[in-house]
Amino acid sequence: MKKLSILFMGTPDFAVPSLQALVNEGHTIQTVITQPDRPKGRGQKLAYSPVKEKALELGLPIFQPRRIREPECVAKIKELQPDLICVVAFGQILPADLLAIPKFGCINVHGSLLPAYRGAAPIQRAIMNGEDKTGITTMLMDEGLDTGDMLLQETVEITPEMNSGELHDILAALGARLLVETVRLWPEQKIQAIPQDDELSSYASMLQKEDEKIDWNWEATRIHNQVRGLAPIPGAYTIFRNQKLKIRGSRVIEVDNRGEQAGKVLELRKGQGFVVQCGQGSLLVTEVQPVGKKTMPADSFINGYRLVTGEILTTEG
RNA sequence: CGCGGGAUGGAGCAGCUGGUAGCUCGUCGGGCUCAUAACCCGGAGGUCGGAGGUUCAAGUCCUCCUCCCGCAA
Repeated sequence: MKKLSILFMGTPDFAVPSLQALVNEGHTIQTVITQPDRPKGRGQKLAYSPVKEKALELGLPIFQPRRIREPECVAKIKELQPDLICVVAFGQILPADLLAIPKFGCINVHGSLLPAYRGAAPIQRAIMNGEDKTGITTMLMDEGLDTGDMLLQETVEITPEMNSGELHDILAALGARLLVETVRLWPEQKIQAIPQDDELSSYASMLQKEDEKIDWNWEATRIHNQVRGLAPIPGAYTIFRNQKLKIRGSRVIEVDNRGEQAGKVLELRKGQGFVVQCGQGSLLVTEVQPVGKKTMPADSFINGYRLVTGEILTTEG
């Protein structure tokens, strides 16, 4: 098999398995490009991206341009003369003249079954929308946002209780595998690039703060999908005693609902959690996190906070 | 030095103006019961994050440190 000289671009955890896989495959990663170190978290400490951490571990050259689209950046990359550029969740738009540099193009790994869920948050959006499957698509990048011709695609089942964290890890691993396969087959012209049907496309917009608010007037399943779609981070929240309470785990359950007010705590279930009335159906909350506290089983929350039947969870404080 | 909350028996919480620690759950033993995650009785389990200070006396006041978490980025 031909070993290629590859430029890798990526930033978050999702991209790490792909980088590792390419290295394992014996390819030469001439440079890893990742987002600049940024002040992060409490105390504003400067943090490396997960991809940078991995690159350091692997002893690979690192390049962290502030803006990849600047001419000098593009020029620098051109000098490297990569055969191929692999992009996995890099976080910056690549300009056309950069896309044109490598002879085998720029291959991108995307966490959805394109043309569905193009965009920033395909994993979370798929779960939040209650999809029962999603997948990985590798594609040839063009100037649009996840609009390039598709190379390989593989489907993954989303089980009813799976959350975004779990799905993320599954897709990151699958993405790595599919990327390696794509990198092996594409340069030998063994893959037929398929254009996306824009008619069938959808967009997975970036998560907003608004997406994290639970509206108990929704039906139970929708709330459950929201909870697991946002778990473990950033988490969906409700307002309890005028404070944010993140709901980190839930289950839809069957309960006689006598048309109680949405958001009302209907029942405490020892060892399991508490049941909340939704617009339709009810939700068993199994794991929560009060402000300033660690995530805890709902049972512990009930004990410590003296939660009683009849208390109301709201959308606004 | 971005803002703020917190560190108390295995878990989650109380403990106001200082005088040797309490609640719910769990756990162990016993009882009731056809039975039970239900109920009753009893027990074990805490150097109150660490260091120093004030005081006759500190979980409870002062100083410093470590760690955890939410927000904002």
